[in-house]
Amino acid sequence: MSRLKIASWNINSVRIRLPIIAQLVKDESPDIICLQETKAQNADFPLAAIQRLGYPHMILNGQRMHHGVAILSKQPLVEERRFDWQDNGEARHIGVRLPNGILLENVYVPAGGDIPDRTLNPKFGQKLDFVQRMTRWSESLRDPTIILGDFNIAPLECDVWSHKALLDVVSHTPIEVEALTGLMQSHDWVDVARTLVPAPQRLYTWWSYRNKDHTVNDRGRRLDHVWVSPAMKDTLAGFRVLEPARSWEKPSDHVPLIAEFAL
DNA sequence: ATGGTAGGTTGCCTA
Repeated sequence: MSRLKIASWNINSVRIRLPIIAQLVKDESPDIICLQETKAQNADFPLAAIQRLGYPHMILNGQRMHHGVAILSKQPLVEERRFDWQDNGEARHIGVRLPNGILLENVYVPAGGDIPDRTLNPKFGQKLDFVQRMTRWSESLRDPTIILGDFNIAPLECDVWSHKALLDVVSHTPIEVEALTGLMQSHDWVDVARTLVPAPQRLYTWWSYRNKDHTVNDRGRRLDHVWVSPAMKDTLAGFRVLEPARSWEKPSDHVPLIAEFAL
């Protein structure tokens, strides 16, 4: 039996966040780090710096300026595929197969703009369509899979600082929650966070930059997720949200998730 | 009720 520790983190620019990626490695030393919003095309990815941190194996799906995902690993990985669930060329997914055969899917779901109406705001429609296409893909999945990343939807009332205040705010609207619930049901996905930190416990992974001190009113949301296939449920060995990382120097607005498996 | 910040690459877009 071996232990596998995986981190998932929307870092909002991999290049500017190198010092706190180093901090994560020092504190947690995950076997695998899944990044979202790297904001670097592959040619600009800081390969040498990441290698020096002990992650010589990197699988990248980047683009200029926006989005971008990456998987950093201590051990070799085999890239499986990259999906374009929006069908617009944006770099929002990278998938690998681990040496033990398990699939690992790293996803950055579109944020969806400000107005929760697809006729007034095409970005909102693209977000819903993205989740819909993920659902179609998920229905036919057979292999044991870990899917994680920034899903940009907080599904439960206890996943946001105020359910009432956020009902019309993109990330917590009923139509988005319905879409995410449909995705979850399409494979009977296990929500790792809520299995090990059950509702209604407070659990947030993101706090807006637009507050001077995010701890004052604690207006957080749980936008980041780790889900596993039902067949992997018995392998769950730990889950934590590294909330203190929101107070590190030059922080991301998201904090790392740590999931551990006994395989 | 509004506007607030951050990052990348500009004189604005996305989050």
